Amino acid sequence: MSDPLLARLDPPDVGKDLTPRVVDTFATTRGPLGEVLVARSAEGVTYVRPVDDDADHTGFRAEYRRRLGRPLLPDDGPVPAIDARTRVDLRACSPFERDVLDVTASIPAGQTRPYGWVAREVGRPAAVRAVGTVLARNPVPLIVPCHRVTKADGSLGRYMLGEAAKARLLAAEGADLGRLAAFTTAGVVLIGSDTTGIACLPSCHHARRITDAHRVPFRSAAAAREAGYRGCRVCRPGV
DNA sequence: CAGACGGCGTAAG
DNA sequence: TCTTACGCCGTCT
Repeated sequence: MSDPLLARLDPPDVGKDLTPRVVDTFATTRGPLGEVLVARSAEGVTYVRPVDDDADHTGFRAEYRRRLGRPLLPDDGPVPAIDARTRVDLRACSPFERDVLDVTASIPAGQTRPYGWVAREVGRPAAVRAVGTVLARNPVPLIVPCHRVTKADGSLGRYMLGEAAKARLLAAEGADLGRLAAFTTAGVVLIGSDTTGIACLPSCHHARRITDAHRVPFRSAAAAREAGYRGCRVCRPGV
């Protein structure tokens, strides 16, 4: 009985609620920005989108079928909460897409990282634009926090639900958008501490602890490097 | 299979 | 400083 398919189809509580094990199902629930449609397989949440106007959600289901290749049935059962702990099922994604989503999921709440940072973290430093493409199609927004990925200059950049939504989500997580915007305006991309010789991304937990007297702004990773700084091991700014 | 298409980055003007 | 042009690269058609 080691066959994984049989194992999935023959759990101890067969008969109670078989449907979700055989087909993917969806329901509506409340997310941080309002009502969302949440689809899931037996493995986890597969797809999240804001509710559409259509009562049957035919558009959502058609899109699901096109992208996931499986039909989707309504389910009134309990819906998993939409947060960072929600188990997701990304089997429909390519390895590159999974890597991008995994790295994105590692960005702490209230912090931001550039698209280029994600590209570097997945080992494809030149695939910056492809990272954007992946995140634009993120199957599980709000769970995998693609709203925490910004442009290299710290400006928010685009978001599948609109840039305003991106700002709202970040603000709700405690990001100091005014502070980040000030750095962007000043062309500051990295913050160093002249006591440690370490440079951080502006939203890094450690960058926030540098006192005014010791804060050294940098306009590029190269500038920080030339000044003899090394990159923070936590936010890995690529210095 | 070739070509188009992007939630980007950055040099150049 | 602010635009614009162009390179980059994984997907989709």
